[in-house]
Amino acid sequence: MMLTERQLLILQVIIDEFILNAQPIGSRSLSKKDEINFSSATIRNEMADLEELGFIEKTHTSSGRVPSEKGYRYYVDHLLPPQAPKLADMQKIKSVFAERIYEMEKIVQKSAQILSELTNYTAIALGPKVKENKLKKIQIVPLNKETAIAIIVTNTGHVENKMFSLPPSFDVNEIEKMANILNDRLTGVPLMELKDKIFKEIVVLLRQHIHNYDGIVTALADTLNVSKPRKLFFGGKTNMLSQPEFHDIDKVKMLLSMIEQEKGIYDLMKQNPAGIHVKIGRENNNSALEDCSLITATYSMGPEEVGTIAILGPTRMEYSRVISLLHFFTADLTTLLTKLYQKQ
Amino acid sequence: MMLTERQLLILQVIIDEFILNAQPIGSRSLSKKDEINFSSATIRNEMADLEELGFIEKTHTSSGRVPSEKGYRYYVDHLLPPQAPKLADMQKIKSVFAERIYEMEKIVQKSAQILSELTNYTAIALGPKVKENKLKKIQIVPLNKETAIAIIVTNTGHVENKMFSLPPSFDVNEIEKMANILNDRLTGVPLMELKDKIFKEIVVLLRQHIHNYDGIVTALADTLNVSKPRKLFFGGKTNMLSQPEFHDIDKVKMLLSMIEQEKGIYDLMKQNPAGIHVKIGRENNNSALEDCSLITATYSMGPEEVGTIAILGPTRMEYSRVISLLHFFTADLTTLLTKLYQKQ
DNA sequence: GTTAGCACTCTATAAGCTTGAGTGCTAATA
DNA sequence: TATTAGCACTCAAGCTTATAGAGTGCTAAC
Repeated sequence: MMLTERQLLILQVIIDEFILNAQPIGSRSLSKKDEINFSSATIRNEMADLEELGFIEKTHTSSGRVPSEKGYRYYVDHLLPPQAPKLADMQKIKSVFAERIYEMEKIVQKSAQILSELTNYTAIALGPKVKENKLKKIQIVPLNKETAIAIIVTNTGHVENKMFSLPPSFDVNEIEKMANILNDRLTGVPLMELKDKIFKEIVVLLRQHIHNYDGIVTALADTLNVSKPRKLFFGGKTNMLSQPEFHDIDKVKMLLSMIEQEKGIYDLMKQNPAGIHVKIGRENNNSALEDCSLITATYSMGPEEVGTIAILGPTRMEYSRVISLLHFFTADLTTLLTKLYQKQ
Repeated sequence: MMLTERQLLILQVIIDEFILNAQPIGSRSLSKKDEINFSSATIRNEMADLEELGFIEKTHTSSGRVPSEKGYRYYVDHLLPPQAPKLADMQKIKSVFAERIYEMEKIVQKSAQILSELTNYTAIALGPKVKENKLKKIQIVPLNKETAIAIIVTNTGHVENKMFSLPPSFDVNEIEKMANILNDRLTGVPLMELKDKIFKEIVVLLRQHIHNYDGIVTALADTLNVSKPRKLFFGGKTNMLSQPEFHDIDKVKMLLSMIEQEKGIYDLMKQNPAGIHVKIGRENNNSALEDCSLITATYSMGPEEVGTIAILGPTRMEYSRVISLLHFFTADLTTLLTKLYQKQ
């Protein structure tokens, strides 16, 4: 099933061309290309072979050819024209990272926005893994006799807060004592282990020092049990509407509903193997994404993978450009995050 | 320009019918309605008058009639069939408010979601006016030698946080002292006045007690200057795609882009006169909303208006149902918020 | 192995025709 | 005078037909 040089050339030109114009390509127009020096009849023969092998398809009996998913897959794996990002794009990225933003979430959010602007596709960023952050400080602020707010600060500067009910007749003065105990014992503990630790170690201490401790322990443990899924950030949600393959309102609806739901996207994003990966069409296992490709890239903080950023476009997307862009972008983002947060 | 009883009846039936089916209505089909007991010829005469007065329009010379914006306006102002929300809807709303949610933002967010599900339109909620919240507590958590996080808690349980740079060679031990001063002097002050107050009153104190105070004061004041616009929450962003008037992909694109941008929506929402208001089509002064109507309703906390919630639908929307729903909803929401936060 | 040539296929577009829902006007009716 | 029946007319939507153009596959010649 080895393809000849000529077949590879034809396949590549067909896909490049289709990515550009979204129109089926015929043998005659192919034969006119500079790179190609054989007659349309020859090309027709080669195309027939390529079709038989499943790399290209016809939209109807007498139409030109269009890449199949298998064709795109081969193209992405073997035929990608190597490409460095455009200078202008690189500068734009640099300028974003040059701004003094501190919150990690804002950086990630902004990343999604910039990438969608640069690519005209939809950008999706999966926020950092908060669960693995380590506790820096817990604070408890009573609002009134019945409610209080627990505030958690992590080593990366992430802040979470949640209201909870105080047990009836709880002495507000005990709160500070309790906060001190918690800070003493829990600082440096990863958020995901907090709940466990509270029940295993802290309960004993609280029993000694705090009256009426039982009601508040469960409330607190519940509050600190940061089981929230990681946040998703989007840029250019509606960019897909400009693509000719989404002129069908039902397709658009399917796609946008799935984006709005977030659940499906989250499932796709969380299985994040390190590096850059391309999922084409049905490889995404999702009917709303049948005509889409998703390119994911991970970014890190120091040695540790912390997040994923992805570009969602039509299967006919500019793989080469997007991949090189993501390459450059995640490298820069990693550098920035490492510098910002690794020095504690 | 007073309309006769019969003209009113005809106008009402036309609009009711069009809201239901999105199809132009002809004299013959009107004459078959139970409410109407005169011939199609008579109706044609009346329709001609109504058209001349600008309440209805034809889509082409021999088509049935369709309500004009003026028609909808008259309908909303004078012809709305009074209607109580459906029992099932009321129960759904009640059940939402019965859940024990504490954070105001979550309540508002959930409100938008529920309303969009109940109406099948897009729901938009403008969050509470944070600026008018009063400071409950400021906390400053140093992350490392160069950065710290300022955390503000307000009387309504709203939490904001922002990272800022510490001036070089700032003594970390001074931070607690500073936080104490700030809390002493600023508790109870509305967020919008914080910055002013810091420069007028606190600077003097800090100068006495804190070394190297000048670098940190501007950083802090900047951080505490909560000038963020109020948050917007959406529900059912893609619901509009199911409306027949949005089968045109360009219209959809305009509308969704404007929603994604948030700016335009924010401008519409922030001019929130108390009570329920209807803006029809071009009354919204926004080309993306030409075929849309926006119904806004305010909700309160005790005596004070705190937020706005709105339903965005096609001009052909079910005004009566939506208005009664919003009426009921905001009353309930107001009760809940008043109960939750007014007891401090 | 490559290519020229030809018959064939299918889409897209435009033009023509028909149907049906609707109108406006006029004259007859209550 | 207000209402209605009747009729000629209009237009959109749907269907059919014709045409042009881009493309294919196959065969035979180079």
